[in-house]
Amino acid sequence: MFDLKWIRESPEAFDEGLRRRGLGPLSAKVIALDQERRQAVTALQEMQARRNEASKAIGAAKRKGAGADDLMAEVAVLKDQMAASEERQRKLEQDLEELLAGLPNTPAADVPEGLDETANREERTHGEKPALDAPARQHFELGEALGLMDFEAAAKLSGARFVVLRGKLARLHRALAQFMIDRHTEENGYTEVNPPLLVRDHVLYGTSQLPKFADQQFRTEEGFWLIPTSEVPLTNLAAGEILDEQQLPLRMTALTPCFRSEAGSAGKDTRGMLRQHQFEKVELVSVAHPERSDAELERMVGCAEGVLQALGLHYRVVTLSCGDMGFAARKTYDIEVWLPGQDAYREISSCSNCGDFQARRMKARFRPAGEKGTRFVHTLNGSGVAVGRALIAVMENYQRADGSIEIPAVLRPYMGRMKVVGPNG
RNA sequence: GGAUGGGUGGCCGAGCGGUUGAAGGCACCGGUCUUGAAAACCGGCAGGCGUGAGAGCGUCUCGUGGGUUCGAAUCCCACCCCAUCCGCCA
Repeated sequence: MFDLKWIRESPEAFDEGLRRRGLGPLSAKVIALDQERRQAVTALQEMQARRNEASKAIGAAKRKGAGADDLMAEVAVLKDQMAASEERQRKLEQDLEELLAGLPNTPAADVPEGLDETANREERTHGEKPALDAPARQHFELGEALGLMDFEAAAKLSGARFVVLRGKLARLHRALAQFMIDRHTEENGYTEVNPPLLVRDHVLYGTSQLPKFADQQFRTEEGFWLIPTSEVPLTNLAAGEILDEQQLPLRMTALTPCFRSEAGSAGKDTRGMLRQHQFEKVELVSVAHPERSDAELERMVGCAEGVLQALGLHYRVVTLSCGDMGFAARKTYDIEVWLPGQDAYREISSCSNCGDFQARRMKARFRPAGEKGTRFVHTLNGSGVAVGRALIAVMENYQRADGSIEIPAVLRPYMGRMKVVGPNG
Protein backbone atom coordinates (compact mmCIF):
# COMPACT_ATOMS: atom_id res chain seq x y z
CA MET A 1 0.00 0.00 0.00
CA PHE A 2 1.25 3.43 -0.87
CA ASP A 3 1.38 6.74 0.93
CA LEU A 4 -0.91 9.13 -0.92
CA LYS A 5 1.10 12.10 0.26
CA TRP A 6 4.21 10.57 -1.26
CA ILE A 7 2.45 9.98 -4.58
CA ARG A 8 1.22 13.56 -4.56
CA GLU A 9 4.68 14.91 -3.83
CA SER A 10 6.68 12.68 -6.15
CA PRO A 11 4.42 11.37 -8.89
CA GLU A 12 7.44 10.78 -11.16
CA ALA A 13 9.01 8.43 -8.61
CA PHE A 14 5.75 6.53 -8.28
CA ASP A 15 5.31 6.15 -12.04
CA GLU A 16 8.96 5.21 -12.43
CA GLY A 17 8.46 2.47 -9.85
CA LEU A 18 5.46 1.19 -11.75
CA ARG A 19 7.34 1.35 -15.04
CA ARG A 20 10.17 -0.74 -13.60
CA ARG A 21 7.54 -3.27 -12.58
CA GLY A 22 6.25 -3.36 -16.14
CA LEU A 23 3.16 -1.26 -15.47
CA GLY A 24 1.89 1.93 -17.04
CA PRO A 25 1.84 5.27 -15.20
CA LEU A 26 -1.00 5.83 -12.76
CA SER A 27 -0.01 8.90 -10.82
CA ALA A 28 -2.31 11.18 -12.80
CA LYS A 29 -5.27 8.93 -12.15
CA VAL A 30 -4.44 8.51 -8.48
CA ILE A 31 -3.89 12.21 -7.96
CA ALA A 32 -7.11 13.13 -9.75
CA LEU A 33 -9.06 10.69 -7.61
CA ASP A 34 -7.33 11.94 -4.51
CA GLN A 35 -8.03 15.54 -5.36
CA GLU A 36 -11.68 14.78 -5.85
CA ARG A 37 -11.66 12.94 -2.57
CA ARG A 38 -10.09 15.85 -0.74
CA GLN A 39 -12.63 18.24 -2.17
CA ALA A 40 -15.40 15.98 -0.94
CA VAL A 41 -13.76 15.76 2.48
CA THR A 42 -13.39 19.51 2.76
CA ALA A 43 -16.97 20.15 1.67
CA LEU A 44 -18.27 17.63 4.15
CA GLN A 45 -16.18 19.03 6.95
CA GLU A 46 -17.51 22.51 6.36
CA MET A 47 -21.04 21.21 6.69
CA GLN A 48 -20.14 19.26 9.79
CA ALA A 49 -18.60 22.34 11.35
CA ARG A 50 -21.74 24.35 10.65
CA ARG A 51 -23.94 21.58 12.05
CA ASN A 52 -21.89 21.33 15.24
CA GLU A 53 -22.05 25.06 15.69
CA ALA A 54 -25.82 25.13 15.19
CA SER A 55 -26.34 22.19 17.52
CA LYS A 56 -24.51 23.97 20.27
CA ALA A 57 -26.62 27.06 19.72
CA ILE A 58 -29.79 24.97 19.82
CA GLY A 59 -28.69 23.41 23.09
CA ALA A 60 -27.95 26.82 24.55
CA ALA A 61 -31.29 28.22 23.42
CA LYS A 62 -33.22 25.27 24.83
CA ARG A 63 -31.54 25.59 28.19
CA LYS A 64 -32.74 29.15 28.31
CA GLY A 65 -36.20 28.02 27.33
CA ALA A 66 -36.08 29.83 24.02
CA GLY A 67 -37.15 28.41 20.67
CA ALA A 68 -34.67 27.47 17.96
CA ASP A 69 -36.88 26.55 15.02
CA ASP A 70 -34.79 28.40 12.44
CA LEU A 71 -31.62 26.64 13.47
CA MET A 72 -33.31 23.26 13.58
CA ALA A 73 -34.62 23.77 10.08
CA GLU A 74 -31.14 24.66 8.88
CA VAL A 75 -29.69 21.53 10.44
CA ALA A 76 -32.36 19.40 8.80
CA VAL A 77 -31.35 20.71 5.38
CA LEU A 78 -27.65 20.26 6.14
CA LYS A 79 -28.25 16.67 7.14
CA ASP A 80 -29.58 15.74 3.71
CA GLN A 81 -26.64 17.36 1.99
CA MET A 82 -24.22 15.67 4.34
CA ALA A 83 -25.59 12.23 3.59
CA ALA A 84 -24.93 12.71 -0.14
CA SER A 85 -21.50 14.13 0.52
CA GLU A 86 -20.58 11.25 2.81
CA GLU A 87 -21.67 8.79 0.19
CA ARG A 88 -19.49 10.51 -2.40
CA GLN A 89 -16.49 10.53 -0.08
CA ARG A 90 -16.90 6.87 0.76
CA LYS A 91 -17.11 5.91 -2.90
CA LEU A 92 -13.96 7.86 -3.76
CA GLU A 93 -12.04 6.40 -0.86
CA GLN A 94 -13.07 2.92 -1.87
CA ASP A 95 -12.04 3.48 -5.49
CA LEU A 96 -8.68 4.76 -4.37
CA GLU A 97 -8.17 1.89 -1.97
CA GLU A 98 -9.05 -0.65 -4.66
CA LEU A 99 -6.68 0.92 -7.13
CA LEU A 100 -3.77 1.10 -4.70
CA ALA A 101 -4.28 -2.30 -3.05
CA GLY A 102 -3.76 -3.95 -6.44
CA LEU A 103 -0.38 -2.33 -7.11
CA PRO A 104 2.94 -3.98 -6.29
CA ASN A 105 5.64 -2.32 -4.22
CA THR A 106 8.11 -0.07 -6.02
CA PRO A 107 11.61 -1.54 -6.39
CA ALA A 108 14.59 -0.20 -4.45
CA ALA A 109 17.07 1.86 -6.48
CA ASP A 110 19.69 -0.90 -6.74
CA VAL A 111 17.31 -3.56 -8.02
CA PRO A 112 18.21 -4.63 -11.58
CA GLU A 113 16.05 -3.37 -14.39
CA GLY A 114 14.10 -6.11 -16.18
CA LEU A 115 10.86 -8.04 -16.10
CA ASP A 116 11.87 -11.64 -15.57
CA GLU A 117 14.52 -13.95 -14.19
CA THR A 118 16.82 -13.40 -17.15
CA ALA A 119 17.52 -9.94 -15.73
CA ASN A 120 18.46 -11.17 -12.27
CA ARG A 121 21.93 -10.24 -11.12
CA GLU A 122 24.27 -12.82 -9.64
CA GLU A 123 25.91 -11.42 -6.50
CA ARG A 124 28.17 -14.27 -5.40
CA THR A 125 28.59 -18.00 -5.29
CA HIS A 126 29.73 -20.19 -2.48
CA GLY A 127 31.38 -23.61 -2.62
CA GLU A 128 31.70 -25.79 -5.66
CA LYS A 129 29.73 -28.39 -7.50
CA PRO A 130 30.37 -31.75 -5.86
CA ALA A 131 32.54 -34.34 -7.56
CA LEU A 132 30.25 -37.35 -7.72
CA ASP A 133 31.58 -40.82 -8.39
CA ALA A 134 28.69 -41.72 -10.67
CA PRO A 135 26.32 -39.90 -13.00
CA ALA A 136 24.08 -37.67 -10.93
CA ARG A 137 20.54 -38.84 -10.42
CA GLN A 138 17.57 -36.70 -9.54
CA HIS A 139 16.11 -36.77 -6.06
CA PHE A 140 12.98 -38.66 -7.04
CA GLU A 141 15.01 -41.33 -8.80
CA LEU A 142 17.10 -41.77 -5.69
CA GLY A 143 14.15 -41.60 -3.32
CA GLU A 144 11.97 -44.00 -5.27
CA ALA A 145 14.84 -46.46 -5.74
CA LEU A 146 15.36 -46.43 -1.99
CA GLY A 147 11.65 -47.06 -1.51
CA LEU A 148 11.46 -44.06 0.79
CA MET A 149 9.81 -41.46 -1.44
CA ASP A 150 6.38 -42.46 -2.65
CA PHE A 151 4.41 -40.28 -5.04
CA GLU A 152 1.89 -43.01 -5.90
CA ALA A 153 0.88 -43.43 -2.28
CA ALA A 154 0.56 -39.66 -1.97
CA ALA A 155 -1.59 -39.52 -5.11
CA LYS A 156 -3.87 -42.17 -3.64
CA LEU A 157 -4.41 -39.97 -0.61
CA SER A 158 -4.33 -36.49 -2.03
CA GLY A 159 -3.62 -36.40 -5.76
CA ALA A 160 -0.78 -34.72 -7.60
CA ARG A 161 1.83 -32.50 -5.97
CA PHE A 162 2.00 -34.41 -2.72
CA VAL A 163 4.55 -36.88 -1.46
CA VAL A 164 4.89 -39.55 1.19
CA LEU A 165 8.31 -39.86 2.81
CA ARG A 166 9.16 -42.92 4.82
CA GLY A 167 11.78 -44.22 7.21
CA LYS A 168 15.21 -42.68 7.07
CA LEU A 169 14.21 -40.13 4.47
CA ALA A 170 11.39 -38.86 6.67
CA ARG A 171 13.92 -38.69 9.47
CA LEU A 172 16.40 -36.80 7.32
CA HIS A 173 13.69 -34.29 6.45
CA ARG A 174 12.90 -33.81 10.12
CA ALA A 175 16.60 -33.55 10.97
CA LEU A 176 17.05 -30.76 8.46
CA ALA A 177 14.17 -28.79 9.93
CA GLN A 178 15.43 -29.22 13.50
CA PHE A 179 18.92 -28.26 12.55
CA MET A 180 17.79 -25.06 10.87
CA ILE A 181 15.50 -23.84 13.57
CA ASP A 182 18.07 -24.61 16.27
CA ARG A 183 20.65 -22.65 14.40
CA HIS A 184 18.46 -19.58 13.97
CA THR A 185 17.36 -19.54 17.59
CA GLU A 186 20.68 -20.42 19.19
CA GLU A 187 23.13 -18.63 16.94
CA ASN A 188 21.25 -16.01 14.98
CA GLY A 189 19.12 -14.46 17.68
CA TYR A 190 15.67 -15.27 16.32
CA THR A 191 12.83 -16.11 18.69
CA GLU A 192 11.06 -19.34 17.83
CA VAL A 193 7.34 -18.93 17.25
CA ASN A 194 4.73 -21.62 16.76
CA PRO A 195 1.89 -19.77 15.04
CA PRO A 196 -1.59 -20.71 13.82
CA LEU A 197 -1.67 -22.20 10.34
CA LEU A 198 -5.22 -21.01 9.74
CA VAL A 199 -5.74 -17.27 9.58
CA ARG A 200 -8.42 -14.73 8.79
CA ASP A 201 -8.90 -12.47 5.78
CA HIS A 202 -7.32 -9.35 7.23
CA VAL A 203 -4.15 -11.24 8.07
CA LEU A 204 -3.67 -12.30 4.45
CA TYR A 205 -4.49 -8.77 3.41
CA GLY A 206 -1.79 -7.43 5.72
CA THR A 207 0.99 -9.33 4.02
CA SER A 208 -0.73 -8.67 0.65
CA GLN A 209 -1.71 -12.16 -0.50
CA LEU A 210 -5.17 -10.61 -0.60
CA PRO A 211 -6.95 -9.22 -2.47
CA LYS A 212 -4.94 -10.11 -5.55
CA PHE A 213 -3.77 -13.66 -4.94
CA ALA A 214 -6.77 -15.36 -3.41
CA ASP A 215 -6.57 -18.07 -6.08
CA GLN A 216 -3.14 -19.12 -4.86
CA GLN A 217 -4.44 -19.97 -1.39
CA PHE A 218 -6.45 -22.73 0.18
CA ARG A 219 -9.53 -21.69 2.12
CA THR A 220 -11.62 -23.69 4.56
CA GLU A 221 -15.39 -23.78 4.49
CA GLU A 222 -15.40 -21.80 7.72
CA GLY A 223 -13.57 -18.97 5.98
CA PHE A 224 -10.08 -19.55 7.32
CA TRP A 225 -7.10 -19.45 4.98
CA LEU A 226 -4.26 -21.97 5.18
CA ILE A 227 -1.03 -20.03 5.41
CA PRO A 228 1.11 -20.10 2.24
CA THR A 229 4.15 -19.31 4.41
CA SER A 230 4.66 -18.46 8.07
CA GLU A 231 5.69 -15.00 6.92
CA VAL A 232 1.94 -14.37 7.09
CA PRO A 233 1.29 -15.04 10.79
CA LEU A 234 4.73 -13.91 11.96
CA THR A 235 4.67 -10.54 10.22
CA ASN A 236 1.09 -9.95 11.29
CA LEU A 237 2.09 -10.32 14.91
CA ALA A 238 3.11 -6.68 14.53
CA ALA A 239 -0.23 -5.68 12.99
CA GLY A 240 -2.00 -2.85 14.76
CA GLU A 241 0.86 -2.46 17.22
CA ILE A 242 2.72 0.67 18.15
CA LEU A 243 6.11 -0.62 19.26
CA ASP A 244 8.77 1.16 21.24
CA GLU A 245 11.78 2.03 19.14
CA GLN A 246 14.10 0.01 21.37
CA GLN A 247 12.04 -3.13 20.73
CA LEU A 248 13.25 -3.12 17.13
CA PRO A 249 14.26 -5.25 15.44
CA LEU A 250 11.88 -8.08 16.26
CA ARG A 251 13.41 -11.26 14.90
CA MET A 252 11.19 -14.33 14.67
CA THR A 253 11.55 -17.77 13.17
CA ALA A 254 9.09 -20.59 12.72
CA LEU A 255 9.01 -24.09 11.31
CA THR A 256 5.63 -24.63 9.71
CA PRO A 257 3.90 -26.40 6.88
CA CYS A 258 3.01 -24.11 3.99
CA PHE A 259 0.06 -24.58 1.64
CA ARG A 260 -0.16 -23.36 -1.92
CA SER A 261 -2.73 -24.09 -4.55
CA GLU A 262 -0.13 -23.63 -7.30
CA ALA A 263 -2.89 -22.42 -9.59
CA GLY A 264 -1.40 -21.53 -12.92
CA SER A 265 1.74 -23.61 -12.54
CA ALA A 266 0.31 -26.66 -14.27
CA GLY A 267 3.02 -28.59 -16.06
CA LYS A 268 5.81 -26.85 -14.15
CA ASP A 269 8.11 -29.03 -12.03
CA THR A 270 5.64 -31.89 -12.09
CA ARG A 271 8.18 -34.58 -11.30
CA GLY A 272 9.45 -34.97 -7.80
CA MET A 273 8.86 -32.87 -4.75
CA LEU A 274 10.20 -29.54 -5.92
CA ARG A 275 6.76 -27.95 -6.18
CA GLN A 276 4.13 -29.24 -3.80
CA HIS A 277 0.78 -28.14 -2.46
CA GLN A 278 2.17 -28.69 1.02
CA PHE A 279 5.73 -28.31 2.20
CA GLU A 280 7.64 -27.33 5.29
CA LYS A 281 9.70 -24.23 5.62
CA VAL A 282 11.76 -22.52 8.27
CA GLU A 283 10.95 -18.85 7.99
CA LEU A 284 12.80 -15.77 9.20
CA VAL A 285 10.90 -12.55 9.82
CA SER A 286 12.25 -9.21 10.98
CA VAL A 287 10.29 -6.16 11.97
CA ALA A 288 12.88 -3.45 11.64
CA HIS A 289 13.60 0.23 11.99
CA PRO A 290 13.20 1.90 8.57
CA GLU A 291 16.76 3.15 8.60
CA ARG A 292 18.17 -0.26 9.40
CA SER A 293 16.11 -2.50 7.16
CA ASP A 294 18.67 -2.60 4.36
CA ALA A 295 21.31 -3.87 6.77
CA GLU A 296 18.77 -6.27 8.22
CA LEU A 297 18.19 -7.78 4.79
CA GLU A 298 21.91 -8.43 4.36
CA ARG A 299 22.01 -10.02 7.80
CA MET A 300 19.01 -12.19 6.98
CA VAL A 301 20.50 -13.52 3.75
CA GLY A 302 23.64 -14.25 5.72
CA CYS A 303 21.63 -16.35 8.17
CA ALA A 304 20.04 -18.30 5.33
CA GLU A 305 23.39 -18.76 3.62
CA GLY A 306 24.83 -20.01 6.89
CA VAL A 307 22.47 -22.97 6.77
CA LEU A 308 23.62 -23.98 3.30
CA GLN A 309 27.26 -23.46 4.20
CA ALA A 310 26.90 -25.67 7.25
CA LEU A 311 25.30 -28.31 5.06
CA GLY A 312 28.19 -28.02 2.62
CA LEU A 313 25.97 -27.12 -0.31
CA HIS A 314 27.06 -25.10 -3.30
CA TYR A 315 24.84 -22.13 -4.07
CA ARG A 316 24.65 -18.70 -5.60
CA VAL A 317 22.93 -15.55 -4.45
CA VAL A 318 21.03 -13.47 -6.99
CA THR A 319 19.23 -10.16 -6.74
CA LEU A 320 15.86 -10.47 -8.40
CA SER A 321 15.03 -8.03 -11.15
CA CYS A 322 12.19 -5.55 -10.75
CA GLY A 323 9.65 -7.71 -12.52
CA ASP A 324 10.71 -11.01 -10.95
CA MET A 325 10.14 -9.86 -7.38
CA GLY A 326 7.09 -10.71 -5.37
CA PHE A 327 4.26 -8.22 -5.00
CA ALA A 328 5.22 -6.77 -1.61
CA ALA A 329 9.00 -6.70 -2.01
CA ARG A 330 11.17 -3.69 -2.70
CA LYS A 331 14.28 -5.83 -2.88
CA THR A 332 14.75 -9.59 -2.94
CA TYR A 333 17.71 -11.91 -2.80
CA ASP A 334 17.14 -15.46 -3.92
CA ILE A 335 19.52 -18.18 -2.89
CA GLU A 336 19.75 -20.88 -5.52
CA VAL A 337 21.24 -24.18 -4.52
CA TRP A 338 23.04 -26.44 -6.96
CA LEU A 339 21.13 -29.60 -7.85
CA PRO A 340 23.47 -32.03 -9.65
CA GLY A 341 20.60 -34.30 -10.71
CA GLN A 342 18.86 -31.41 -12.41
CA ASP A 343 22.14 -29.91 -13.52
CA ALA A 344 20.77 -26.54 -12.45
CA TYR A 345 20.55 -23.99 -9.66
CA ARG A 346 17.14 -23.92 -8.01
CA GLU A 347 15.63 -21.50 -5.53
CA ILE A 348 15.88 -22.67 -1.95
CA SER A 349 15.47 -19.35 -0.18
CA SER A 350 14.04 -15.95 -0.94
CA CYS A 351 14.76 -13.00 1.34
CA SER A 352 12.87 -9.74 0.89
CA ASN A 353 12.73 -6.30 2.35
CA CYS A 354 9.16 -5.09 1.99
CA GLY A 355 9.88 -1.62 3.35
CA ASP A 356 6.72 -0.11 4.83
CA PHE A 357 4.48 -1.69 2.17
CA GLN A 358 3.06 -4.40 4.43
CA ALA A 359 3.35 -2.25 7.56
CA ARG A 360 0.98 0.31 6.04
CA ARG A 361 -1.57 -2.37 5.24
CA MET A 362 -1.47 -3.85 8.70
CA LYS A 363 -0.78 -0.59 10.56
CA ALA A 364 2.40 -1.77 12.23
CA ARG A 365 4.14 1.26 13.71
CA PHE A 366 6.70 2.33 16.24
CA ARG A 367 7.26 5.42 18.29
CA PRO A 368 10.58 7.05 17.42
CA ALA A 369 12.40 8.17 20.56
CA GLY A 370 12.43 11.94 20.94
CA GLU A 371 10.00 12.50 18.07
CA LYS A 372 6.33 13.21 18.01
CA GLY A 373 3.93 10.69 16.55
CA THR A 374 4.55 7.30 15.03
CA ARG A 375 6.24 5.84 11.96
CA PHE A 376 5.64 2.65 10.04
CA VAL A 377 8.10 -0.16 10.64
CA HIS A 378 9.78 -2.05 7.84
CA THR A 379 9.08 -5.76 7.45
CA LEU A 380 11.38 -8.42 6.07
CA ASN A 381 10.95 -12.09 5.46
CA GLY A 382 13.13 -14.88 4.20
CA SER A 383 13.27 -18.63 4.02
CA GLY A 384 15.88 -20.05 6.24
CA VAL A 385 15.40 -22.37 4.31
CA ALA A 386 12.72 -24.43 2.56
CA VAL A 387 12.93 -27.86 4.16
CA GLY A 388 11.66 -29.97 1.26
CA ARG A 389 14.04 -28.35 -1.15
CA ALA A 390 16.89 -28.69 1.31
CA LEU A 391 16.12 -32.41 1.40
CA ILE A 392 16.31 -32.55 -2.38
CA ALA A 393 19.61 -30.67 -2.32
CA VAL A 394 21.15 -32.97 0.27
CA MET A 395 19.98 -36.05 -1.62
CA GLU A 396 21.37 -34.95 -4.94
CA ASN A 397 24.62 -33.54 -3.59
CA TYR A 398 25.36 -36.35 -1.15
CA GLN A 399 24.31 -39.25 -3.35
CA ARG A 400 26.71 -42.15 -3.69
CA ALA A 401 27.25 -44.58 -6.51
CA ASP A 402 25.20 -47.29 -4.77
CA GLY A 403 22.19 -44.97 -4.54
CA SER A 404 22.53 -44.33 -0.83
CA ILE A 405 22.84 -40.87 0.63
CA GLU A 406 25.56 -39.70 2.95
CA ILE A 407 24.43 -37.65 5.92
CA PRO A 408 26.09 -34.22 6.21
CA ALA A 409 28.09 -33.93 9.42
CA VAL A 410 25.95 -31.22 11.01
CA LEU A 411 22.86 -33.40 10.69
CA ARG A 412 24.30 -36.50 12.32
CA PRO A 413 23.33 -35.43 15.87
CA TYR A 414 19.78 -35.29 14.58
CA MET A 415 19.84 -38.70 12.87
CA GLY A 416 20.20 -41.06 15.79
CA ARG A 417 22.50 -43.94 14.88
CA MET A 418 22.07 -43.63 11.15
CA LYS A 419 25.24 -43.25 9.14
CA VAL A 420 23.69 -43.10 5.69
CA VAL A 421 20.28 -43.15 4.17
CA GLY A 422 20.25 -46.48 2.40
CA PRO A 423 17.69 -48.89 0.97
CA ASN A 424 14.81 -50.28 3.01
CA GLY A 425 15.30 -47.55 5.63
C1' G B 1 -23.12 -26.65 19.23
C1' G B 2 -25.81 -24.30 23.97
C1' A B 3 -25.60 -20.12 27.80
C1' U B 4 -23.78 -15.62 29.62
C1' G B 5 -20.51 -11.33 29.75
C1' G B 6 -17.62 -7.93 27.04
C1' G B 7 -14.92 -4.73 23.00
C1' U B 8 -12.94 3.06 25.34
C1' G B 9 -6.14 6.32 24.32
C1' G B 10 0.81 2.71 24.18
C1' C B 11 -1.36 -0.35 28.52
C1' C B 12 -5.06 -0.72 32.67
C1' G B 13 -9.59 1.58 33.57
C1' A B 14 -13.90 5.40 34.53
C1' G B 15 -17.82 7.41 31.81
C1' C B 16 -23.79 5.39 30.24
C1' G B 17 -27.75 11.84 25.79
C1' G B 18 -24.92 18.08 25.47
C1' U B 19 -18.96 22.19 27.98
C1' U B 20 -16.05 14.19 27.44
C1' G B 21 -11.16 13.48 22.65
C1' A B 22 -12.64 11.30 26.84
C1' A B 23 -11.56 11.19 34.75
C1' G B 24 -7.83 8.35 37.35
C1' G B 25 -3.57 5.16 37.25
C1' C B 26 0.72 2.97 34.70
C1' A B 27 4.29 3.65 30.88
C1' C B 28 6.91 7.43 28.27
C1' C B 29 9.25 12.60 27.69
C1' G B 30 10.98 17.36 30.01
C1' G B 31 12.08 19.88 34.66
C1' U B 32 13.04 20.55 40.23
C1' C B 33 15.71 17.98 44.02
C1' U B 34 20.42 14.63 44.30
C1' U B 35 27.64 13.64 44.00
C1' G B 36 24.83 10.05 40.75
C1' A B 37 20.49 7.13 40.70
C1' A B 38 15.85 5.99 42.93
C1' A B 39 11.82 8.23 45.43
C1' A B 40 9.01 12.66 45.74
C1' C B 41 7.09 16.93 43.37
C1' C B 42 5.87 20.13 38.83
C1' G B 43 4.72 20.05 33.65
C1' G B 44 3.84 17.51 28.94
C1' C B 45 1.90 13.29 26.36
C1' A B 46 -3.82 9.75 21.12
C1' G B 47 -4.18 8.82 16.01
C1' G B 48 -5.98 9.77 11.00
C1' C B 49 -7.61 13.24 7.46
C1' G B 50 -8.35 18.26 5.53
C1' U B 51 -6.56 23.29 5.46
C1' G B 52 -2.59 26.84 6.21
C1' A B 53 4.14 29.35 4.78
C1' G B 54 3.62 28.79 10.05
C1' A B 55 1.57 29.30 15.02
C1' G B 56 -2.85 27.25 14.29
C1' C B 57 -7.81 26.07 12.77
C1' G B 58 -11.47 22.40 11.28
C1' U B 59 -13.14 17.43 11.10
C1' C B 60 -13.36 12.24 12.06
C1' U B 61 -12.22 8.17 15.31
C1' C B 62 -14.62 5.02 22.13
C1' G B 63 -14.92 -3.04 17.52
C1' U B 64 -17.55 -2.23 12.28
C1' G B 65 -21.87 -0.61 9.66
C1' G B 66 -26.71 1.42 9.92
C1' G B 67 -30.72 3.94 12.80
C1' U B 68 -33.10 7.37 16.61
C1' U B 69 -31.97 12.67 18.04
C1' C B 70 -31.10 19.55 17.06
C1' G B 71 -26.92 16.69 19.45
C1' A B 72 -24.53 9.68 20.57
C1' A B 73 -18.73 6.56 23.62
C1' U B 74 -23.57 6.86 25.99
C1' C B 75 -30.26 4.72 23.30
C1' C B 76 -31.90 0.97 19.17
C1' C B 77 -30.67 -2.76 15.13
C1' A B 78 -27.27 -5.83 12.35
C1' C B 79 -22.55 -7.81 11.82
C1' C B 80 -17.43 -8.93 13.43
C1' C B 81 -14.30 -10.22 17.33
C1' C B 82 -12.92 -11.68 22.39
C1' A B 83 -13.65 -13.99 27.24
C1' U B 84 -16.07 -17.38 30.63
C1' C B 85 -19.21 -21.73 31.73
C1' C B 86 -21.53 -26.28 29.73
C1' G B 87 -21.23 -30.07 25.81
C1' C B 88 -17.80 -32.47 22.35
C1' C B 89 -12.70 -33.42 21.52
C1' A B 90 -6.48 -33.88 20.16
